[in-house]
Amino acid sequence: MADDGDELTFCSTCAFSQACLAEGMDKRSLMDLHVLVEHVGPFHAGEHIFREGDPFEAIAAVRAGTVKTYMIDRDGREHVLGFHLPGEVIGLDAIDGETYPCNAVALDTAMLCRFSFPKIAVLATKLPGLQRHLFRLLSRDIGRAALLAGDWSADQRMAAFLIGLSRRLAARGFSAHRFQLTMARTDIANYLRLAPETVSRVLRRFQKDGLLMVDRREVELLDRDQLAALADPILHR
Amino acid sequence: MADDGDELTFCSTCAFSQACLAEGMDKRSLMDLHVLVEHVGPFHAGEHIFREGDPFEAIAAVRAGTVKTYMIDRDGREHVLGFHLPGEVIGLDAIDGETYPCNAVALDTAMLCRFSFPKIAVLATKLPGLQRHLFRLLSRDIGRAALLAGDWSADQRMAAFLIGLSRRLAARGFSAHRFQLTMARTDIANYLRLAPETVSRVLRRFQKDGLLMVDRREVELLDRDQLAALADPILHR
DNA sequence: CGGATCATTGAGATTTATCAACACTAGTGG
DNA sequence: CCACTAGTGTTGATAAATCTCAATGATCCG
Repeated sequence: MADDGDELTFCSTCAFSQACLAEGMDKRSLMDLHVLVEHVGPFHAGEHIFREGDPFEAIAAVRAGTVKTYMIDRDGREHVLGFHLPGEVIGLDAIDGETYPCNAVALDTAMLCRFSFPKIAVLATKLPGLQRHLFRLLSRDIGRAALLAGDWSADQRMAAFLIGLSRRLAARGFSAHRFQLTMARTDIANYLRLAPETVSRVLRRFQKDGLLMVDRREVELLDRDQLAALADPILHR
Repeated sequence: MADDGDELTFCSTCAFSQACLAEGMDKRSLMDLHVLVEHVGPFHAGEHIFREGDPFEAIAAVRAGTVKTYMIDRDGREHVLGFHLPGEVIGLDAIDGETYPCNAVALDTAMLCRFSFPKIAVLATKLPGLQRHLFRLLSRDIGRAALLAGDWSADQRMAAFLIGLSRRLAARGFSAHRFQLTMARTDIANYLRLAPETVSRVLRRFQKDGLLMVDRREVELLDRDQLAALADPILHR
């Protein structure tokens, strides 16, 4: 880790802390928070951060890289719950239970901050800003999960996926119109509840229609407006 | 309200309080909780508890009746987010935001307990049991929303819907194998992301195959095992 | 009774999945 | 440097599930 020396004072790469600051926490409180942070990683592509059934003790904020969360159903099919970019938090769905309900795997080289949940919960009773932030994070995920649940067309889903990704990347300072897909087509398919072939075909058609350029895993959004219009009913809030 | 005199001491009909007790709260704390509870209702079928865009200030526990939460998308289609039975809490998806992101409407005569969210959050800093309960409620909804999102067949969805309803009713002391559907077919369809016609056909076929009897809105589950087997990959946890 | 709402049924259209084959890429080792 | 291979992605043909549209039927409530 490059910034070992700083990790107990201020972790500039950890968006979790920054968000807490925004919720009204002072720097003194932030240091309380950082005492219970554990920097973990790097995890290399394919390495698991946790697996379904592992005892739950911590949530984690992605600091770098991409993390995929997924479940395997009784029929052996993979269901991707989400792709998590730097600044986003995983493990929230495990709070209600003894174990993680899903798996989390790194798609590229990923670094995380682990927060012991029992400890952060105790701290949250002392720091209203932290509690509020946690409530918000949880609440946001409810809404996010509900959105994907709608019966949208393949085109709408794909557009929403790309626009959503673009916005989240932009919020982290990356380019909003040109980026790498860190996940395989199959992962996108399992996330959007489509067949991989359908993902392929939709991307191809989007390219033919001038909405984007796609080369292997490199994507460039050309007609953001039209994509956003497609995605609109899904992302609408 | 029948139990006006008791509502500041103990609200036996409010499962929210009971769950908090189970999380380790003592009776003294429970009274703190009840000071900020507001019993609202009855709402009659079709009356709204809140609407999308209303300023968010409170979550609410259903005490009696059924509440449907839903959104209308840009194309004017209704998306049902959930049906909420006594003991279940609505409004959690509004915590991250200034306003409710969805509508909540009574399907039959419904009574609720409103909890001012700012107040309950403050109280939660003093009562760890309450904070834990809230975290769990939120976390549970994330998992629940993710489940419905899968690409399941119409049969699986319908079976999961019925078995899920049956279990929740049973948990509240109602019959697990014979109950009333308080929602219209269209509501079920919008919840399961199916066409109303498909709902009708699946129910009819289930009846033909001896899985259940359905008459108008009255349902009797005859072969719970087979329905549960169908629903299994969806409900699997 | 009459109208409105809700539910059912059938026929055909549409979307997406499935199956099978092929292409491309990157990495490996001869 | 060139096969070779494994993994990944693409493409086409066909099939299956579900939707849509249209019509009919049932129930409730004034």
